[in-house]
Amino acid sequence: MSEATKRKPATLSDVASAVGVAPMTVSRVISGNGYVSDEMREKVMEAVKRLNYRRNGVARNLKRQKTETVGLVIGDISNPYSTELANAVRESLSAHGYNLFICISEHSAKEDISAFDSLVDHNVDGIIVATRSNQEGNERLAEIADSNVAVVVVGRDFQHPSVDSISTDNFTGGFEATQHLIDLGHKRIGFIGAAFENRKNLKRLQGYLSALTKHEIPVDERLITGGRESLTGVPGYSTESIGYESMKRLLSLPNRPTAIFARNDFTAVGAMTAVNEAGLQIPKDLAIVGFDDTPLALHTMPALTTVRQPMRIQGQLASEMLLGRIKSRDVQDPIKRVLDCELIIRESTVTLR
Amino acid sequence: MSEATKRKPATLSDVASAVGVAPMTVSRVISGNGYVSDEMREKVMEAVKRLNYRRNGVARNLKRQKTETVGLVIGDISNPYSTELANAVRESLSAHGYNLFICISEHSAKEDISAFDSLVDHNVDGIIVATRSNQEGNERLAEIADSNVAVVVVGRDFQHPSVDSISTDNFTGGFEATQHLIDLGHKRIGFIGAAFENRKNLKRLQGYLSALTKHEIPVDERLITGGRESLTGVPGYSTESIGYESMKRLLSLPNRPTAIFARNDFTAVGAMTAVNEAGLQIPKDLAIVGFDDTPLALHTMPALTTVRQPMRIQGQLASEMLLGRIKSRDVQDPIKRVLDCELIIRESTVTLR
DNA sequence: TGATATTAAGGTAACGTTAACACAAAGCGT
DNA sequence: ACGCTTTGTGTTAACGTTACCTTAATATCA
Repeated sequence: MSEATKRKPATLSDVASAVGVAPMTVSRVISGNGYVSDEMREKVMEAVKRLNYRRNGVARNLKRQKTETVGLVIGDISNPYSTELANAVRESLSAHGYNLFICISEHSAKEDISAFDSLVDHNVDGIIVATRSNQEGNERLAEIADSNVAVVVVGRDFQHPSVDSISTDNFTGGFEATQHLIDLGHKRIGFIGAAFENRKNLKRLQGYLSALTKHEIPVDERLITGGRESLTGVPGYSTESIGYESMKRLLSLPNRPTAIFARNDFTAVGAMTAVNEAGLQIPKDLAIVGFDDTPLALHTMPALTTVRQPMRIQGQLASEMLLGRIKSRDVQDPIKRVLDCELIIRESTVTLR
Repeated sequence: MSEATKRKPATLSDVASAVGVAPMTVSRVISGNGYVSDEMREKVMEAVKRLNYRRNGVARNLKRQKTETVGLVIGDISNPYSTELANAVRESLSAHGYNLFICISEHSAKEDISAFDSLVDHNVDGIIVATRSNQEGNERLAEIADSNVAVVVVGRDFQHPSVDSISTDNFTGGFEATQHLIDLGHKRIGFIGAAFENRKNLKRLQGYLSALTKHEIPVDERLITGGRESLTGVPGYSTESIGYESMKRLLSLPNRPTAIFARNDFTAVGAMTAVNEAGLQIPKDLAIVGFDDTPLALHTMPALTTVRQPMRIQGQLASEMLLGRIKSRDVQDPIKRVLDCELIIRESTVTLR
């Protein structure tokens, strides 16, 4: 009972011949450009409804040489940090009549490239890239930026004469988080979420190292621990489990740390679980600082001290910069904006009151 | 110092005339269809590289009348539940050579429709919809399904002769969660995350109500509380803050509940915070069940009893059903798959060991 | 050796839309 | 009544690609 094939959708010309006018007239009714008499508009609209006509966006985009669509490439989609960015970008773009397509690239340079390509294939007018930087991805991105596509990167290292960049000062964020722990008197401070070898790619870890060095606290590599992503050279997404496992490792050291700076809030939460299981008190026996200020951070026990990034603002700025580049085809020097992070002190580092 | 305008990207014809051959030959090299001599292939590839040529996907899609791209519309992107679905869909599609574009529609029917339209405008071959059901959105979706676009819905009510549907049994999930609390001897069981008036749209709440009724526990509407989304009729996304506020409200009742079924894990975490602040012990003084089994649930204190949905499987099934519809243009009767949820018992309801 | 595949190209015509131009009729100020 | 703008419609030619058809040279087989 199911042999019928779906009919092909009606085209502009179908509507035109149904009404008995030129396709151009229908086009004018649909797009709202140019003069059409009210009478004609009504006749056309009637036929449009009757034939269930929908404009073919692909043909339209081909002709107009623009799509009014922007792509956003994010990794680590589970992180509310990415979500908030995506939402801010979407709101900002939609206020300007632009659509947003999101591509996820969670694991590799290959996925980055495939996301870029699929967006370029659809002739997006611009791309916002917020994945972690990597060699091959950057090469492909440079080619794209060289062509007609506007590119803005968020929180990602990338140098190109026509690519704007916006990021938060993760280095200082990491520095201040660590500084905060040092100020509280801690000397043995662990870092959870990435291996020491990844420090070149991770500003937060660099900030941590720099703070220690500044206060002449020797860096102990055994206190720096993360997942097994060191293989790729790209520090991957860091989860609760990694935090949990890493913390257990650190707690088993002969001379365990008295404080932890975790690479993000998820890692921090995992670490807290391990600390609790070990029967230790936070912050009395062990202080913890996270990063990102996810909604969750307010609801851990105790509430998590963390570093907040202004994601909403980053999203807005990124969209505006991108639209600026899309609208003016002139080559302009790249803009680099670095926003400040903010240390939010809660009860996982100090006992309030 | 920035007056130059970006040059237009090279086209197939540009490459063709650079090499001195017909465009068709270049097309064959690029697409890999048809016969091309090795010598010619090399010459063309050289020119392709030299001119930085990239195939124009829009033109290609127009000609081929397909895009090998699928759209996924999700709300509630912050929920790992959505993330896992998105990842499963992406992996499954990419194994078949299809691209995925994700649209977020977090708030309203209007955003649903705008997401659908922007996908249809780009001639995606199919759409997977995983937002909450709503009247206007459904109407637009029906039009789309009537036309040439394959549609599959996930966890969403929608009836259409050519739309497959896949969901988990949220009703039974809610029922079993509540049953579990009843089995533990609880009589006053609260529901957090939606208002009583929203029960028509929320299977989890229906399951809760049904379990109470079955065990002849009277439904007390004061124990059912959520955000302020009742205005729209569509239960919105439920956050930690809503859980926190709602729990505080319930705790202030003269005859407070001894157990809570929370609409999702986030809400449950918020509720836990309020319980802790009130100086009550979980599960001794108050038991809590969540929903979704987010990674977080393992790391709350105590670990959260919750209901797991097989998101990965849903994503795979959805992709496969969609590809099936895309590949066979025949109209076939709709498939409805309902998967089981699984109650994961942890320490927020029972003291283990 | 002739008949038939196979390989290697080129030519033409769309896919469905809209920009640009052309043309005619109506409004309108002086 | 004259030019000048506004309004309403049609015609043409792309946008960049590929499906389909044609041509021709070479390879393969009975």
